[in-house]
Amino acid sequence: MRIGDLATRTRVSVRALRYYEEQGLLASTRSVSGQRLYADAAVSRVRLIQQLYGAGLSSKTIAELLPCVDAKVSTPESRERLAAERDRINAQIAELVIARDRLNDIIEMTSKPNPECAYE
Amino acid sequence: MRIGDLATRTRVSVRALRYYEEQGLLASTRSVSGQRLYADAAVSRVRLIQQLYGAGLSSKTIAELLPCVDAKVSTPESRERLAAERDRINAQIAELVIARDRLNDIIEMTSKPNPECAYE
DNA sequence: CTAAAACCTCACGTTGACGTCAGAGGCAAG
DNA sequence: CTTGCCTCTGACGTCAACGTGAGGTTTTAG
Repeated sequence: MRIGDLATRTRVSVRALRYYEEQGLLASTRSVSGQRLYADAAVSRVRLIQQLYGAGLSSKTIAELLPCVDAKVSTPESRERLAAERDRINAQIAELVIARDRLNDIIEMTSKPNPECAYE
Repeated sequence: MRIGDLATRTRVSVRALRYYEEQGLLASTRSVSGQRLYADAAVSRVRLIQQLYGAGLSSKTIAELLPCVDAKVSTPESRERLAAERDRINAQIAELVIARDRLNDIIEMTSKPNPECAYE
């Protein structure tokens, strides 16, 4: 599969895919003429990358993490790293829940008639 | 209270506080010599701003939202805006939960001995 | 065979929330 | 009164994950 196909199938831009390769997140073989070629597994790889980006991990962190996924092995350091990221995500979830509730409070507060202004 | 005090009490940098003012999120009165002066209420205001930033809202969005909080009134448009942000946050939470679980899977997968390598 | 579409490698542009530095004035302590 | 910290207004720097355009090659459809 060529880069355009992978882009279509993952809904990720061609530029982003090249960027992932540049960051060492996504490997490709090359055709004789130098065009990138991908195996089917690249699709799920890209999805994983996107998920991790979505969770706030940086390219550098993902680059450290992916070899563990591939080898299905983690060193004590990488395990610690992974756990730290998980904790960070948990903290971020908690923060988002608070913000959401806060936002809901604001919605309710500004939607309902103000008792101070009630004429009865 | 002067800007340094507010910075200390909120753990937000002086630069950030000036930035908030520039974005129309945080008002201040000025001393004769032009120094910014804040009321105690500024502390919780800054906390709210931080929470909303943390939830992924932009300066522009927060600037639209804060007047509603202050006036305790929302227009249909702003209510829609608020609800949209809340939904976005909910979606983001869901995404984070998935990523966290994925990360946990990876941790487990790479931590436990690989059955394929088991010698018994 | 040819034109369009897809691909390649640079390499500069974008965006948001600040960081940082320069140069100048302001304020409580000794 | 001066030393030293605080504050002021510009205004340029930063960082990450791409977007975008130039200029050139390759593949594909007709």
